[in-house]
Amino acid sequence: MKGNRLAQGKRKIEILLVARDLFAKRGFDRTTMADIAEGVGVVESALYRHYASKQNLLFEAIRFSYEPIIEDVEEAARSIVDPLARVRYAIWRHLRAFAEEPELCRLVVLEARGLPDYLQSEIADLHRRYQAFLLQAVAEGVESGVFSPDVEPSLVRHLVYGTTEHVGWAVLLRSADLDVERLTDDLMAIIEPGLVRRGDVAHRLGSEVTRLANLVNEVARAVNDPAAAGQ
Amino acid sequence: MKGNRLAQGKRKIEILLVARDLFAKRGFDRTTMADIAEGVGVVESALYRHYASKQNLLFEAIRFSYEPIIEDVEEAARSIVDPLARVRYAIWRHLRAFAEEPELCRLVVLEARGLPDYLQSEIADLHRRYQAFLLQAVAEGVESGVFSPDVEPSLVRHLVYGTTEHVGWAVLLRSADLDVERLTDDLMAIIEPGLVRRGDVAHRLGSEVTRLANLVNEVARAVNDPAAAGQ
Amino acid sequence: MKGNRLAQGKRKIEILLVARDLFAKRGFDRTTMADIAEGVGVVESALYRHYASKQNLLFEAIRFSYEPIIEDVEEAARSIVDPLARVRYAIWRHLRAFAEEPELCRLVVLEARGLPDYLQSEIADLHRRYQAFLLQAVAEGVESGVFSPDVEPSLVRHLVYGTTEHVGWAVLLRSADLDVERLTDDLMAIIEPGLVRRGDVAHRLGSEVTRLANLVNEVARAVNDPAAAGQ
Amino acid sequence: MKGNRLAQGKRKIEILLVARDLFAKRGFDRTTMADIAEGVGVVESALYRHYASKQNLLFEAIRFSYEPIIEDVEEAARSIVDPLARVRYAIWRHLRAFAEEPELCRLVVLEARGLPDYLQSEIADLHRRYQAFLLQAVAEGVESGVFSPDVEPSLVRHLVYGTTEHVGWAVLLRSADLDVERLTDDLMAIIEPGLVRRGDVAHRLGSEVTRLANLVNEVARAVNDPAAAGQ
DNA sequence: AATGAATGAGTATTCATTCAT
DNA sequence: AATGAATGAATACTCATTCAT
Repeated sequence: MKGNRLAQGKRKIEILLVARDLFAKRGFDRTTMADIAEGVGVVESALYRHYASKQNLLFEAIRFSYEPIIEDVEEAARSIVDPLARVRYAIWRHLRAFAEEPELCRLVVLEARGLPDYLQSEIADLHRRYQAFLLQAVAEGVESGVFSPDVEPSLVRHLVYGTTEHVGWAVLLRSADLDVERLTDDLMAIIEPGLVRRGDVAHRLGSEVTRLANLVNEVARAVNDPAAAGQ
Repeated sequence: MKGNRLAQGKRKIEILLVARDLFAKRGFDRTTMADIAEGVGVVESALYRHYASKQNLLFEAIRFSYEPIIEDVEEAARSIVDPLARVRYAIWRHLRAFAEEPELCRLVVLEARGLPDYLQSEIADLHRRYQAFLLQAVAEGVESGVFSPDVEPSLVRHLVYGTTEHVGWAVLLRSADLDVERLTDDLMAIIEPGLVRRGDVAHRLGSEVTRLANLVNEVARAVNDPAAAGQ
Repeated sequence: MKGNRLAQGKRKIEILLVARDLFAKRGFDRTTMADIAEGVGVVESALYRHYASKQNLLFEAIRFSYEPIIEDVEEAARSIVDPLARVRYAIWRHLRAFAEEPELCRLVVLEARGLPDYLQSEIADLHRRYQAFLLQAVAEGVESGVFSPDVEPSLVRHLVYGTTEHVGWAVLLRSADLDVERLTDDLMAIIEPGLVRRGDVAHRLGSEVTRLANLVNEVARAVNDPAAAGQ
Repeated sequence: MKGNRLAQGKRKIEILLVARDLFAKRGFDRTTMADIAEGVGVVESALYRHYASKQNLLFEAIRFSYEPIIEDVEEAARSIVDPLARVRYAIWRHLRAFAEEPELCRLVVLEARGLPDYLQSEIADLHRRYQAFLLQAVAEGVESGVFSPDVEPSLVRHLVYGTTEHVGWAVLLRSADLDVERLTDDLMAIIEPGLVRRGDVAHRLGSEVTRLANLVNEVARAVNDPAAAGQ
């Protein structure tokens, strides 16, 4: 009699946590139901009382960890308005996820995506919800004229998540630490100039310069030739 | 007598191609030696005459497709000198690889990296050789003053390969087509301003503004206080 | 549904018995897990619920049959004191084992000993425990002066077990019967004179002869030379 | 082109030697045709040009090494006449075989005997020829009155070969050295008194006693009846 | 006499899942 | 809610042997 009877729901979550850690550490295929059962302290068949199958367990384990993060992001979507700040948040949040929950990331990035019916799965839905924030941020940035009209939201999505995951993955493999703040700054420094409307940085400066130049010329003329001034 | 006896070396390559396609389509774990043998038209044990193990077959399959690409890239490294053109080439080449050999990419990106001893494997070596080109291009760009001194080569590497793989992967999953030229242009448009020395675009404008502003102040003072003017 | 669900522990022993018989009849290498499973009436994988591996099954099968015999012998060690009777018991017990459990003997003698790590295995330990009885019997016999001081316990061990196994083996191969009592007597008849102290048989006669010879000489002298007699 | 074409018959023997060593070292089942082929320096299929099957190769390998020894023994049978000396020779020769060719012994004792059709095989024939010498020696010893009439030749055979093999086996397992001369002496010391006619030890003493007793009687009579004395 | 490709029947072991208790 | 016995389909890998060249 290894595993005690647990209050309803508690055992279910316990299984989830163990499964998530093992899937993350060893991968889905290389984790057995026996491993999970042993980790929980029950026999294999007990798992099936709570989850219909190994796949189902994977889905639930991912959702369990993924949903809080998504809610995080969706809240941020409401409180941050500046498009550039939103992009920055997306990068920062994703890097932090890798830094804080590397297992979950490995799970989603490597395991879930390899599954045959990934695109139709709930996991893909969660993924879409999670990334929708950035897509919308870019779209709005373009619309409001802050971002260049040439910027394609989906490309920015690939850029942001592709880059952060590539970084995160490298860090995970080497089990090194991830300097979230610094990486966010560095990445923003590279892409910001390419995102914002040329006007917003150079153009605004440019037209201001023109205006000033004209003004200066005018003034200068007035000073030199008082008779002509004001006419 | 399913498979005819083949000339020396030919069967070996045939197995490689079948294995690569299956590994890519279904993943390493979900591909069995029986699948491969059936694909080739021989019995399982025949595979072992040519490859010592399933892992070995995976390694050889990857190398077989990867090495020509690497040689491609290494040749480009010699013929392209402009740092920006090199970055563009890295993006373009990687996207083309995804467009032309999606199986190989799935293999390397998803399967090989998940293997327990990936970092020590020859595949990781190939990977490093392949990416060395971009790392060096950025480093040289920074050194020669074309790129901003703040640009971190390894971050650019993550950016370029992370983004292109993220794009490629999405395209692969949807089995859609990949517009290599357009994506290359778009991505370059976003990152180029962030890579090249700030001075080249905004700094020049900035100093012009300062000059003008000083001029205006001077003029303004002269107008309001003619006595002080010229002093 | 080939095999009924059995009460706890019963199936485990059932497997043991089937495995032992098959290992004994066909040898370890020539017995497959499939054979054993079929003999039990379950599928192969069911065996692994009870035994970790084929080797483990062999070890347990041997121990299961061997241990009772060893306890038998160890009890005898306490109840028999005469060294010669102990040697006789060792022969008799070993021959009886061959007569009653030929499979076990084939197993231990032929299969287990051929295993690569035999000397370090528990089976070798059981073997040592089993033979310790005879080694000690001879050593004590020598010490107490009943056996000749030249008798080497380990040689007697080789002699007793080597001979009985050779006999047993021949009988096994021909599936003939083994006349335990007669063989014990015959073997004892050959080795007993060589074991016991020469004195116990010949010496006593020898000294009697000397005494008589001296007496005769004395008498003869007295007869021939009456004057010297009585001095 | 690994293996050169060898003069007829030479390759055949080369294979035999390699096979014998491998069978002996690793056992029949644990030696593969590939192992043997590699040892010889040819491919597996080349072995079949010389030997019909793996079993056949085992038989030939054993015979090849066994026959010279048998001829040795058969020559000894002609030159040694004393029964006791013959028994001693059998022990000594068998121990020497173990000391000099442990591989062959392992082969014959452990591998060949486990084969399903051992009794009908040529190897069993060789075995019988080899042991015939001792059987006959004992039979003749009994017949000529040197050995006790109770001595069973086949039991002596079991005793001699069983004991020597048991010794040899233990030595082989521990890869220790075998003191052939000493072991021969020690074993002979134990069994000789049991083999030779009791008379040769006790009977001689017995007849001496009888002679003395007669003498005493004679003397006694002479004393009592002086007139009859000396007649 | 030898090669190298190919076969087919194994071979122990794994594992998700089911089911009676 | 949990156990433990049992299943069956797989799974990578082995190996003696055959055959065309």
